[in-house]
Amino acid sequence: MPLPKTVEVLLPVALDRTLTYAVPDGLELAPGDVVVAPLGSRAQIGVVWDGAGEAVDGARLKTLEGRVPATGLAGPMRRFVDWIADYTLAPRGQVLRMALRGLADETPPPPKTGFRATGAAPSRLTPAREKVLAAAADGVVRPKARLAEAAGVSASVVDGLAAEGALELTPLPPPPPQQQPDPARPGPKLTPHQAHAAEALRRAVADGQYRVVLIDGVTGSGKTEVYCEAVAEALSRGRQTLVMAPEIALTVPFLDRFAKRFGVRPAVWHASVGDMGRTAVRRGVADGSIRAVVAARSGLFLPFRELGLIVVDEEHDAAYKQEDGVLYNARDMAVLRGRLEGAPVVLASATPSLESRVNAERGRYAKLALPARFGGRAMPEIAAIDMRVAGPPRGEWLAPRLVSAIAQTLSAGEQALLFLNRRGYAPLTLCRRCGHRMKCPNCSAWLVEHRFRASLVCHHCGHSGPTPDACPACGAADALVALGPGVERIRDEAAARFPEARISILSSDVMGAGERLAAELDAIERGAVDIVIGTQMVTKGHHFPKLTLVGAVDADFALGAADPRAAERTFQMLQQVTGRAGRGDRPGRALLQTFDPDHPAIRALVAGDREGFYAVETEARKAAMMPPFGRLAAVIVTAPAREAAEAHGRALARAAPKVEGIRVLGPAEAPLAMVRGRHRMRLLAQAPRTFDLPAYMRAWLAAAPQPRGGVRVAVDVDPQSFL
DNA sequence: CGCAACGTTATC
DNA sequence: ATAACGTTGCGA
Repeated sequence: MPLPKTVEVLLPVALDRTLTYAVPDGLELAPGDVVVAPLGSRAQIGVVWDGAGEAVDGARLKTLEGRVPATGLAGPMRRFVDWIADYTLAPRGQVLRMALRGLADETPPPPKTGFRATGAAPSRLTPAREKVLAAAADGVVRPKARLAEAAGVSASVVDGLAAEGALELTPLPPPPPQQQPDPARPGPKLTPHQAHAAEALRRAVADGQYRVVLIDGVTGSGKTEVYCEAVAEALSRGRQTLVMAPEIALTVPFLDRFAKRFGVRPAVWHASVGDMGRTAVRRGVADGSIRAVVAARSGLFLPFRELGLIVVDEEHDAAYKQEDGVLYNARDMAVLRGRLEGAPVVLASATPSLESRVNAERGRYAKLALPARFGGRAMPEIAAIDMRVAGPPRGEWLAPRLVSAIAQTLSAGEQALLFLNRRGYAPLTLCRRCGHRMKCPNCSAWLVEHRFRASLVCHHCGHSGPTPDACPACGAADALVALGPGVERIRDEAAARFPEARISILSSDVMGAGERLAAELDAIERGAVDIVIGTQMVTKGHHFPKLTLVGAVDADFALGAADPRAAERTFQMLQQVTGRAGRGDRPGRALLQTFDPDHPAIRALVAGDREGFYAVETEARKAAMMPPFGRLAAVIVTAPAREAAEAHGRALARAAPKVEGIRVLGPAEAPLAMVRGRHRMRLLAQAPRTFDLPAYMRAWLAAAPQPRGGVRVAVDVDPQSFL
């Protein structure tokens, strides 16, 4: 008996290895094909992979159930999955799962048919039949339901006429092809600097080679217009384009800018696109009927058939980091995808990440700097308010100097923006009697009071419940006090100070996402709002023409976090938000409320010394062996008990202050790279790459009390060193 | 003693 | 991922 033919199959489950299956007689399979494989007691979809598997004994070998008619993973996509899994220490199957999202059977649907009048008269003519024939008299082919509806009768009347030959079934004309983006439409008039940059990008796209270009363009320099020229070049050469943006920036105005340039909106791919949309986009991208996609990070895994350009807008944005499941930075993986597909990659930002700047300096990336548009507004004048000496009275959050600046702004008929990256009313609720702190039952994070919704909300896991009247611990009534400010509280304070002012909150939870937000933004743009109070939302998009004052209520918001990129994030976010102040004719001003006015990030903002900040930060990064200079790994603790895990996280944060992104995961979330018991170090050594774990981290691993669930290790290494 | 709850292990 | 399997703890 001949040995059965076998293939290696990667399954979208938390498994790193491929499994070997027998191929049923008569089935031809190639790597990348989608198949149905028996797994345990169920059937599981999978992808034929390349490479050899470990030998299996014949008794265990199972036979595939068949092939799925769907676009699988071409060679570069399979290498992409392998590389990401290797790099992020995730099981390959878990990465594959991301690449199969939106996958559906692509068997072409049977052609649609409709009814047309034949001219033959039915044997009996009832009033209902007359109506149908009248409706069909124009000769248009209509589906049964549509024809019945047009005649105002039920579908069975149509059936009766068809049975007697008065109507016949004919194929419907194919739906008109969807309108494609048109690169030939005239673009906007570019300044000489923009035109020069656009030309460089067009050449890169025309070459059709992998390369990375960093566009460093301050707000208002027109970097979107510039990279749109690269998109136009790719489209006109018959290549597909992928533009990536942080989820929060994928707004209607963003899509409309694209539509204005190319005539139609691009296909979109992000978290709130439903299953149907997903399926349509994946299929369209694979068969080539979709030419341009605008996507959040997961759009990286779409099976483009002829990708010619990837743009990563706002490349510095921390939202590109996926922090659950497979831990990856979409900006870095976009560069990898471009390399594997042989496509140029454009990274664009007004405040480029330190990693990208260094990669440009080292010559790995080309760099295009866009100066501010001629005649555009100058950078705002920024000053710090030292809250230790010039802060507000107890129980208030706006310093006198900021209050008087707001008053001045309002009396000039201009707008003020108060930026505070904290949703809700107050981040902590405390019992004055017994000291009890309101904590989330699931994750032990503090519950944030949302007075607008009259509830306490956990910003970690989404848990929410009504705000209690009495302390749940000691029962004292009226003893609960709200500590610290959120945007709602700032609104109350501003309303008390400026009762005449029209105030608007821009925060994801107050607004939702759709109509209300659009209406509110419109009101702000028209000048129907005097004071805008906003979270991170206000850093992106939307031009507020009357805005001349920005106040950062808590400029230090990220500086205390155990995040090694805290200073950089603070600097970038404050630079973006303060950059919004100013009208066409003159610069605006910005006030930063801070308890740490000597912090390098704050000082650099006040001095307007961006390069100086990056120089200091670069040295700090080098000293800490951080990417792109070192090989720092991030460590994530898991333990069955949330409390225990939190405690381990805190212990680790103390022991290893440079560790990034400590997150506590449930045991189910940490399958493969979980390091257990006494095998910790051995498993570390088995990891796909050798880690230079910093000494403090090794010490922590050796000395820490044993987390019950184990320790999961993720990388934070500049991937460029492996490309 | 039986079985539910929970953690562990294997999946070709 | 998820089903099957083993252990443990508690009520009958």
